[in-house]
Amino acid sequence: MTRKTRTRPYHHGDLKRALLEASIELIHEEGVEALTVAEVGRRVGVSSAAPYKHFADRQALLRALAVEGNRRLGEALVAAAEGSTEPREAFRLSGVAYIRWAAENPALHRIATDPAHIDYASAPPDVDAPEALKGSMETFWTDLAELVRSGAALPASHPLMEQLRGRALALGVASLFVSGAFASLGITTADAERIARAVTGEDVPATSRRSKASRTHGA
Amino acid sequence: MTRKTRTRPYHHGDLKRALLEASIELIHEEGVEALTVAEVGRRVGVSSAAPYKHFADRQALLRALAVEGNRRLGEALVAAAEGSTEPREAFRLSGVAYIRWAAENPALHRIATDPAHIDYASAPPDVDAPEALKGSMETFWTDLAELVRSGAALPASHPLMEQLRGRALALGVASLFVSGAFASLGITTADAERIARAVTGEDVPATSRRSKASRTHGA
DNA sequence: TGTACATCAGTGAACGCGCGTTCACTGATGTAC
DNA sequence: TGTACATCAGTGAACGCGCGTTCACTGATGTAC
Repeated sequence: MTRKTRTRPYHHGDLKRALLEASIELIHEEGVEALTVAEVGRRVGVSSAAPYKHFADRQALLRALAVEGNRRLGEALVAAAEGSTEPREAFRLSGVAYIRWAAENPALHRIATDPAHIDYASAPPDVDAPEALKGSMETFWTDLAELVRSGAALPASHPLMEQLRGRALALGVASLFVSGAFASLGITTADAERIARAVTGEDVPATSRRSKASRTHGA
Repeated sequence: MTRKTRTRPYHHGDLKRALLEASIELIHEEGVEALTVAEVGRRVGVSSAAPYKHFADRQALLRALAVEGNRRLGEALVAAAEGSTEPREAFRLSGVAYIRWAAENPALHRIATDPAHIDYASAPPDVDAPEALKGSMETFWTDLAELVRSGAALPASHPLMEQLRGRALALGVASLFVSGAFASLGITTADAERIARAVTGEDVPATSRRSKASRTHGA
């Protein structure tokens, strides 16, 4: 056993990346509250002071997580929206993807959508939106804010209201997964896809394999 | 200045209630994270150990807050639903009320809807629902969970899906207020009513008094 | 009506804990010559 | 190709802090007789 090769090298190589990934794992396993600088260091096998060489303070780490989370979420939305060239359907598909992504990454979703870490008014994350999602999509939040603050009439069918409806619907269902409300009812991440499709207006067929799943969580 | 009458009496009278109310004020002003047993005691003018005479531990205080929050929220929903005898409209009105209540009580909403403190599968808070809200309303969450877990088909028009849509929509819009996303865009609690009405399908007229509000927050 | 006493709601001092953060340091790396 | 040195990414010990919680206590209240 040559010691030299077994021992961790003094320099990590890409500690910053490793810290981010360990943070994501950590919050995924134990929730956002469990995210402490010390614990993240521990997980990577580094001293509790080491992270400060890459992040000014705890807040900076959270900000970096928010950016990373938004990047990943953005990618998922764009990938889903590419499933259709018809704008409305592309929008719906991205809504389904939003719900699924949030259900699968509840803790990261929480950080990524917390305005304490990210600025809703600024430009969206740096991912290339497909044609079907272009347009008002990118300035949606600021356009909406302007409309609302202007005091103008808000027709129920106003394009911005339609879009807000779609986004709020996805956010609402996503929140039920993220908060753990669905989990406490025995509804799991595996159900996210079906619920998302049905709630966005698709008729979802019965599950193929005989589902005794209803048994596992009481009547 | 008679000392006796000026000094706070040794016994508080209704410290439990006072602690709950101070807690609600505290989270309203400084957020859920600021809720510490010591600070609540401080606000009421009592030692930091006193609260433990009424709540076994911090968690018990949070649970009591969740119960109180749900009671208040339930009352608001019921009161709003009484605005119509037509079930769909009553449901819509309660959605508007939900959004407004959440916008006005963001911190309490957060605690009240956190399944760490409250059980979604159990009966809803103890408020008398008006006729228009009776029926599946009360068993909605468990009915929905059963349907989803059964693996049965989920038609987009299934009554439980329709209702989930409505609830998720309200929750989504509420979340935008609660999280501070709207606030960071300059959309305030005062706008909650209009947004809620428009998003639930009502055509909202322009604000009567000339709104220079759009000026206060940039272009 | 008066007194003894059990009960209970508060006090205030103290504790252990884990956190975020700082600090002087040291090992490793890369670059100038 | 070899050496001196600046730079930087880590270490590990230490700190101050505020928290949740416990404890022995004491002041006030209500009740039995």
